[in-house]
Amino acid sequence: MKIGERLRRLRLQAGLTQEDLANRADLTKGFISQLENDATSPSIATLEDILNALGVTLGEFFREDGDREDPVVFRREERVPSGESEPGFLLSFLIPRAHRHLMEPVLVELDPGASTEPIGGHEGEEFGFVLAGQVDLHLGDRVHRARKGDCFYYPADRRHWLKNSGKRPVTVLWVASPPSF
Amino acid sequence: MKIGERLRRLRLQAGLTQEDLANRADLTKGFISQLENDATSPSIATLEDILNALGVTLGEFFREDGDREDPVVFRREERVPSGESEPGFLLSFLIPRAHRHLMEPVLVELDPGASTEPIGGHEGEEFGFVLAGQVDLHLGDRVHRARKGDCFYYPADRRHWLKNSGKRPVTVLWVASPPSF
DNA sequence: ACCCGAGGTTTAGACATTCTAAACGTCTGG
DNA sequence: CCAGACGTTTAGAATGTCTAAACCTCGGGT
Repeated sequence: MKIGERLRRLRLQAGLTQEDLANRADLTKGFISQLENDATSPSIATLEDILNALGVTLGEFFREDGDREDPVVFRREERVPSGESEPGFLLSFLIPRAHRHLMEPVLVELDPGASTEPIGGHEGEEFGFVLAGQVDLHLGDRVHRARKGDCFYYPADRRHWLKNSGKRPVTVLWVASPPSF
Repeated sequence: MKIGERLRRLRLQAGLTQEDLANRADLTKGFISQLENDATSPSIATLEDILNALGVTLGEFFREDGDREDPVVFRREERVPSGESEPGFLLSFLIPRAHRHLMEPVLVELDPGASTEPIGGHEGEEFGFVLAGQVDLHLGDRVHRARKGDCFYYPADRRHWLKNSGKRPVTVLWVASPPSF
């Protein structure tokens, strides 16, 4: 773990000198120098102090590129199972009496412009896989666009719904665990 | 910073004893105990070793609720060629580190004639959806043929595997709850 | 040229902490 | 009741953090 370079960048971004930072974090400037050159390594408590002085959390500091969701697109061919058109969207419950099971898989079909009803606040997690089309997943106050072959996964306690943002019908395979019905 | 409780939970989730973890991380069980009871605090290097042994990154470990990094993942795949010598089938784990979630979605691709390794006997239930091709689901001593758009659902305690019975590659979206890894 | 101050580096070493080793609890199954 | 698995506690060593202070290096002013 080489954290020196990262610390230095953060300090410079904050427009501080090593001494400034040392004072704020109750350390010595020499020690800051050692840290930035990886000549030593801070204790967790000290690192916390330093990051505190820089307005950064441990979680942010250790967030790696791997954690960043760098999208890698993959495409796959599929077919849309039949469905009759309703005012906007159609739910097909794939498994009978799924509420007695651990998972509830549903096939969601949305006409262009249509949305599912917002739900949220219940226990569990949900998984989705886009079979066709392009859909916007609204999750809390954020929106994620997913295309054919994309998938998503999130805790079900946050308010969420799907909206067909494209011009063609969209089909999503949606799995909730545990079933919320 | 009280990390003991979090460490303990991670260890138990991984199904390890303190001694197991100590061995993996090249430490002593006594020390693990101290950590879990917040009687001491690890160096960063040591914490890294421990988390490594648990399959968790520092970023994840320190991720606070406040950071609330969306657990949503788009277009992410980790392709894990299963049996090395075994030609023919490919598992793509759609959600990173899904073993910490309630469901484990996997994309299974089978070349013509290929089979997955038989598994069974574990807790939970499994759900599958055929995205392309035609596949035989072997479940106990019975075989069910599923085509594009078909789905299946069964308890995971029975021995089961998939075999591509067609002449074209097959793709199946497979979801296990709870994850069996 | 010189000095000066700001920013940074290096050093030796005091001290605090991590971490080990081993003994000691506390369960549970046989 | 014993044996073994699992966890806790303890004393102490080894390690590494962190301080204090001296030491660079660069620029600008006079």
